[in-house]
Amino acid sequence: MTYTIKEVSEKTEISIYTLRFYDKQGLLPFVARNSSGYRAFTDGDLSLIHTISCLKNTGMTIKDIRRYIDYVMQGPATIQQRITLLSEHRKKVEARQRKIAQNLQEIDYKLNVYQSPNAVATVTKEQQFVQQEKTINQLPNPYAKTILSK
Amino acid sequence: MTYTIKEVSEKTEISIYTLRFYDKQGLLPFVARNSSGYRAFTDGDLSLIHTISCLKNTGMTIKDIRRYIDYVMQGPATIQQRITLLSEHRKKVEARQRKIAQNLQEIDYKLNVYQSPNAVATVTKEQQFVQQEKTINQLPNPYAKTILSK
DNA sequence: CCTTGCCCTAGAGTAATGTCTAGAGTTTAG
DNA sequence: CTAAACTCTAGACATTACTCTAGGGCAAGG
Repeated sequence: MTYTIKEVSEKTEISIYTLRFYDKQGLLPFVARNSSGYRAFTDGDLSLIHTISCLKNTGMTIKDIRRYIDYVMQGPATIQQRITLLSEHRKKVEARQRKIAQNLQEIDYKLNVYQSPNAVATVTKEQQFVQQEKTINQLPNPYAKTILSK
Repeated sequence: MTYTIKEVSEKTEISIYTLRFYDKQGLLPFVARNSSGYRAFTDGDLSLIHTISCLKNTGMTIKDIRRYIDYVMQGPATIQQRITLLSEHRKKVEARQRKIAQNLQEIDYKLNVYQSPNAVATVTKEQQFVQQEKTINQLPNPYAKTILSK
């Protein structure tokens, strides 16, 4: 039993356009064609496309995904290269996850300020500090535009 | 005391090109100019650019960052809008983080297979399954290319 | 003064990742 | 048998986010 591109698109939530684009980019060399030249996806193909999705979702570039797929197509001899590629990717993803978590904490800090009962006072004070800083350096007040436009 | 664009670029690790690009995109309306038309960055500006970095690093689009900055420029009246914008962004980032963590687990699963002592056997078996599947459906064997090219 | 190294803008160019269109062939339900 | 719904390719177009170039002005040291 095989699947059409439409069925695969629905199963994987990858658009038909994107599937064809991936094929053009060499990400789907394992997908066979039937006698009419239509792509005939097997379950094994779906499994590989799932792996491609994982790599894509974790931010791997198409170029690197293609490298991985190339290794897969070359069989067991390339297991070591696959390990290297995936471990390095893993490291990068973890580093990025950590950085995002840090940045999220800073956003949370902002949110706390905004949600505190004296948010208006805090924000007003910050704005005054900025205005003062600009004045000291003989620079125009950036908030002036808003004030003038009233 | 103010900073030149070069100094800000070094402090923030954002390229001069990008800083000017951000300014063009309306992300830096608060940065003043000196008498020669040069940007003069203050400490308050750096703080806002840091916030912009946090939003950018967590994947917010320039368009949405501009919305946030616009709110900031409008003063305390927009605190509620800022809360809404940041909370929604927060939710999206957390969802994305979770998805990435899941995908990373699947990559880890792959890595475990590759790193196990019988990796070659597992991979070979997988490959045979795919070949079988293709044969059953009267489709060409995708691995054939590699074999033939030897 | 003059050279070197900054700064500026406008706008062109690039890279990655899709997304869509045109034109043509295939399959399927009535 | 025909219309509707699907498939294909090639290639144009879109989007996001930079990145760079050209052409010119300003500033600081010798």
